[in-house]
Amino acid sequence: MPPNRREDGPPDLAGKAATINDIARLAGVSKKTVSRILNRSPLVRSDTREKVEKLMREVGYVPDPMARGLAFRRSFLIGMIYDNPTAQYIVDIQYGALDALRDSDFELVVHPCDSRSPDYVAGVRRFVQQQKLHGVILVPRVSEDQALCDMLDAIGCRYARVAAVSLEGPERMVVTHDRDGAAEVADYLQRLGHRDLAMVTGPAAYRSAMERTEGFVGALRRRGIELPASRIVEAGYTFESGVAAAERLLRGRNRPTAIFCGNDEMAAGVYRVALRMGLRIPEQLSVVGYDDSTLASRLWPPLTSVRRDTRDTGRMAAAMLLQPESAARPLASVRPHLVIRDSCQPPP
Amino acid sequence: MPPNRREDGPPDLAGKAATINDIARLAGVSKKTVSRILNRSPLVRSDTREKVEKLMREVGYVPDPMARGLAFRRSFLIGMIYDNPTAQYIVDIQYGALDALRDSDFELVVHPCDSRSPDYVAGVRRFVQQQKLHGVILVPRVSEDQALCDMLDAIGCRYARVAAVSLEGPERMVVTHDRDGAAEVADYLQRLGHRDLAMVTGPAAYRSAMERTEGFVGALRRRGIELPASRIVEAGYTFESGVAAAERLLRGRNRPTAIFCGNDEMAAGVYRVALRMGLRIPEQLSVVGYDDSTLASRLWPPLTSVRRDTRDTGRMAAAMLLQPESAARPLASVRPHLVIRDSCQPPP
DNA sequence: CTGAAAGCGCTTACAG
DNA sequence: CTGAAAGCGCTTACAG
Repeated sequence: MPPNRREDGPPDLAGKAATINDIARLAGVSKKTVSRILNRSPLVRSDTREKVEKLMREVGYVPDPMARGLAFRRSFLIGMIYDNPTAQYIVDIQYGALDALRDSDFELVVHPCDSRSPDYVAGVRRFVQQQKLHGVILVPRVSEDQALCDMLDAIGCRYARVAAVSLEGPERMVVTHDRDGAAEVADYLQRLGHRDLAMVTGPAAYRSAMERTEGFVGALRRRGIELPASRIVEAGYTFESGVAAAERLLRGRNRPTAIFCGNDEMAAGVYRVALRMGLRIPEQLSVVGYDDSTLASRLWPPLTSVRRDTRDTGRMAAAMLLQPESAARPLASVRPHLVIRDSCQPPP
Repeated sequence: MPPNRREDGPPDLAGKAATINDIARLAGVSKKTVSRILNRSPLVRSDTREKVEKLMREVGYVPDPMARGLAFRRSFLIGMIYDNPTAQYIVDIQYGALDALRDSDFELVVHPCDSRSPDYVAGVRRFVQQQKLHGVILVPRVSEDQALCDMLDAIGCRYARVAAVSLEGPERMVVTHDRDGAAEVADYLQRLGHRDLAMVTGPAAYRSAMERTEGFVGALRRRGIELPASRIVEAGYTFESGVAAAERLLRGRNRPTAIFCGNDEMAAGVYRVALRMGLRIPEQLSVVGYDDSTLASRLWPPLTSVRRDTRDTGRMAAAMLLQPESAARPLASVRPHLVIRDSCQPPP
């Protein structure tokens, strides 16, 4: 018999939440043993472990994250650092990260920032150090900033980088292979018979934009189609910049028969210009986007686009931070794939 | 002279972050005095306060939130509880909340949930109690759930409810006045000359849907227009449900000349059906949405819609939780307003 | 207006 | 495999 008077039902703790001391006392072990069980130490006899775990369940005991954090000198918080205007993308990464964090002791703290601001790295440092974060998820475009990662390394903060292409060792990367998604678009348009193509790219400073451009151009070249520089127009991943790029590409008589856009917002801009010019999609112009956002299926005709499994991406990034730091593993990859709708057909 | 050897420059603490003990020692006061300054106690002489604050700035001292939280028995975390599929809305509330939290000691922890699940209230309780949250922001539709609020009250958790209409005392509400936004739409359409109107509403279980419907119907009535029940079609705030509702309203020869939709997604559904039927917007059919999402300006013609200042809403909700519990204040209100684009004109 | 003691609920470092 | 002591960095309760 443990040295406590247990009646029927779970022990009453006068309405207050149980602490490690209550569990230790009720189980008749030291608090250090309870602590070992909490931290999954193998140095506990299995019958002791089972007895204590049963009691914890009955009492509904959950360790206090602040007390644990204070003793560990590290919190049970995962930070998500981002500078991305696309709401759906952000929310999907959050959902994915929370999928991975569910049933763990960790919670997600969000930290949007402005990577164009000169002191944003310092802002992230303050955030990480004040909260003693367990780790951070870095989303494009901040994930591409080596200075940010160097700072995190310097202060000993773990991170998981989501990026279009691998930027460092696999233990810290979730790679979305944007190059492959773009190549799939090139293959699809080529198979439809298009030879006279164009691309509206995102800002050259974004890895995603570069990867999508190079993936598209490279795959076309492999199929014998050379995309002239005049057919590659850089825009800003926004609707308005897509409009401006489309105006450049579609004026004059020498028009492309298909345009691949680095994201759906810019594709919506191309739609707008085509509509204004009386160019019918897909009869006179094929258009492909990237993201497969909800916008893609709201446009008319529904836009063919490259889908990214963003929620999976977030899940992998968070899962990576929960693993022991030493754990070796293969590169975390999320593969894009083309979702074919009604915005493309063979050239006129 | 304080009892410590200060050389030039900030005192060196061997690379480790300063603690309250360091500050107390360097300033020559007790840690309790430092603590009083941290907690803005008036019981500190102003010269003492200034000396200590200067030192804290020099050393870059920031109190440890976990240590404070452990002693306070309450964390420095604000939870955001939501069950809302609209990514832009969620992200905007988050930005707003973070605006209010900036330069405070608080951080934002996100907690999406599924309010249709029978144990979601229990899930929120676990979240709140484990993390000892300082307070939570409740976003529609969970903000409308009285059972949730009762639970939070029972466990002594502060909350701020965002809702279309006031549901309780002003100290816990941010009201978005959806009724007024819908009434503005009714006035606008009436002024354009429409008499034969229809509405696609959100689910009747949503307060926002009810308020928008009643606001629209009531304002029309005040202007002498009675909306028959057959002209009010309930849908699910989704694109697909908007399509189905539009099909019901637009088939047959007896069509309305204008449709007000409870959100932009459903308005996009109406656009789709109108396009399919060869009905031109706005020449043959006027359409108005609600939300003023980015979708509204991507559609063709650009959609007239009711804008909500969602970021302000989030800011107000978070600010409310930072105030002393006793602070009396007026009802926090966010006013909607109509953004006129190109989707309406006088009836044919 | 200021301070010394005890405590918040955990873990580390050490000993057995 | 288990435990007693000290400590993480703060605050509360009490005293002056």
